[in-house]
Amino acid sequence: MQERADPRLLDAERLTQERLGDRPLDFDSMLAVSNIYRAATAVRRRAEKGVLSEFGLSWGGFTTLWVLWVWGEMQSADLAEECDLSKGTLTGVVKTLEKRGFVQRTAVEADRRKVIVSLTDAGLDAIEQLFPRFNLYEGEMVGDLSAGEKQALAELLRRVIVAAGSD
Amino acid sequence: MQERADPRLLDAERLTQERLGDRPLDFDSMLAVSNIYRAATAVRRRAEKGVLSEFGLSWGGFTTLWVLWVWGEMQSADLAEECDLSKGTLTGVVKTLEKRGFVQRTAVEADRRKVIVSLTDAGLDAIEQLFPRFNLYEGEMVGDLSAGEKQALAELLRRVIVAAGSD
DNA sequence: TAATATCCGTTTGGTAGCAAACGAAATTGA
DNA sequence: TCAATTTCGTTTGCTACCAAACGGATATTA
Repeated sequence: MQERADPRLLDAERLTQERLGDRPLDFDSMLAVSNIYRAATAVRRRAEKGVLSEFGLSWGGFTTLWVLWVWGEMQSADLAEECDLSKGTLTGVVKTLEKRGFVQRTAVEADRRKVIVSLTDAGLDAIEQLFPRFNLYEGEMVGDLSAGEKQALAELLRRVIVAAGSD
Repeated sequence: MQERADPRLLDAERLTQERLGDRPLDFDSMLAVSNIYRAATAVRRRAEKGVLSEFGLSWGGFTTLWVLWVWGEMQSADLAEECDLSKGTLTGVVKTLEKRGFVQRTAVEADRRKVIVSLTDAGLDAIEQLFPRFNLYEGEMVGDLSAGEKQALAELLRRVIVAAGSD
């Protein structure tokens, strides 16, 4: 068994099998997890070098703009939660977006501890222009997959997110 | 159509559909890509907070140890390539691993520009102990999936990696 | 050989990311 | 009402990450 290397395996996967194949390991889980990470890195890098760089945005900056666009202005803590960032990190990302003129921070009168972050007109312009192009990129990156396969992929990942997210 | 929200959708996905559902966007690709990223983040965080923290390792540090374990000692540039890191980043990661006593750097006599990175005895001990436990974690994180589903997931991601990696 | 070009790992300067500590502001409770 | 607690966003200190610049070492070519 395993006389021939599986041609669908990436080089790194194949070598791993050769080196560790005799150990009692859960290879299915290993390959699934490592490919999740590799795919995420590839996707992020591609997007950042492509569309996002034209707008001077990182992945995190883009995500933040996108969340504000879809959900509307929100308080800092909720924004961090929704962007899946720690609140400390969000402070930095918002600071960068402020420099670019894409978002603004507004003190809340009723509770002076709170801050509302919202898109500026420039920020709205940017995301309205950017997102359709980003979405085209997304299409290219998963372009090999049929619609059904994309949905299946999303669904499988959804279950991983739930399982990995609940400690 | 879409009268009822799909119960399998995560909250964020559902809201996105509501807010952007009337626009001509490629939702299948969007959900696939964003779930890839969310899953990777969840998986990484879980591993770093769990097993990896016990050994004082980041995801990148672990990956580096793992590559050296599977492939054997290698020259810096090749190690960076295999870990999917820039060479500048690798310098930092190796520096941290050196502090922990897990790897060592050796000058190459024949070509004094080059540096070979290899596991120390302590590094070998660490990865031999660590990897089986890491692998159990991987199993938990994708534990909801059957063996066939894990393989299908890995295969779908493999195609994304190839498509997104080739610019 | 020299001069030039290329190759290697490191350094630099920037953003991103986290946890934990912090200070100001609100809330609770006695 | 005032002290203790909780809840905010920010700051701090650290690692990670990249691209680009750098400087030393090797190759190339004249």
